[in-house]
Amino acid sequence: MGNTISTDLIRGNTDTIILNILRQGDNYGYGIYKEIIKLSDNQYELKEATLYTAYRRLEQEGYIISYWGDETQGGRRKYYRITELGNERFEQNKKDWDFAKVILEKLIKGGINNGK
Amino acid sequence: MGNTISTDLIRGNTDTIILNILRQGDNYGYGIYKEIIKLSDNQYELKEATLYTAYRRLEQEGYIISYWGDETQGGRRKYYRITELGNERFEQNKKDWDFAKVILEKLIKGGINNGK
DNA sequence: AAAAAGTACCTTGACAGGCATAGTACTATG
DNA sequence: CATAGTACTATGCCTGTCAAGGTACTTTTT
Repeated sequence: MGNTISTDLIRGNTDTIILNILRQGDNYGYGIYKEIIKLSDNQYELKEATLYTAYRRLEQEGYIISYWGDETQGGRRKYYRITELGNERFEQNKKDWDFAKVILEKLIKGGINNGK
Repeated sequence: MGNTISTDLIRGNTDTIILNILRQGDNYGYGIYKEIIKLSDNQYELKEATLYTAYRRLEQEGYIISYWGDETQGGRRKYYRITELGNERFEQNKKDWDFAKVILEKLIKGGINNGK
């Protein structure tokens, strides 16, 4: 996985990332894991431990619901579906993120001292 | 302070914010605190406890150095100056942030399912 | 003159998210 | 048949942020 992104730069976006993927359709834990790598063009990996923790959190808070798939072969898969509440959460998170970007732009954009 | 930004969305940028302010010139702890509020147009406040922790961390890592001001009146002020290493750190952090933004754009930009 | 608010520094302890590590169980591949 | 991949889960650590609290001085308000 190419560059290293400080995990703290992604922190706070994990839920949003998951919810966004589920907006495209139901998906299962490991599938979401793979999808994140793919969507980032192999440039970023959200660790499995992080994700499974997040799934539990999101379900407890009512943003997603889970159900077991009926695979007749291969490992069993636990699927997740985004709820209406989850959709609202996603929209809000996106707004928060846009707002945070504006603030951060003001705070870390290069000032007068550029070349130095 | 207007909107509430999830602290996790700013997390990881604190050091960069401080370094950026010090690039404009030496400043003291409380002054930096005030400057962040001002630069964000009163929209964001980094808590003092967070900042003082960060100053210590940055100094230990050699990104800033400190010295006491010689105020003849008013409370004593501890000033900070960015080091060469700190300047390099800032540039790198900025690059990391730009990269993270690109990745996040891919991961949370609204997909097909927009209106839904 | 006393009270309140502001400046300026600092410490401690709690919390939460991310992750390293480890483990189970099954399947596909060379 | 061993290795790598799929798929899920649990435990415990680390780190950054912040709430809460404290000290000491100065300025403003009443």
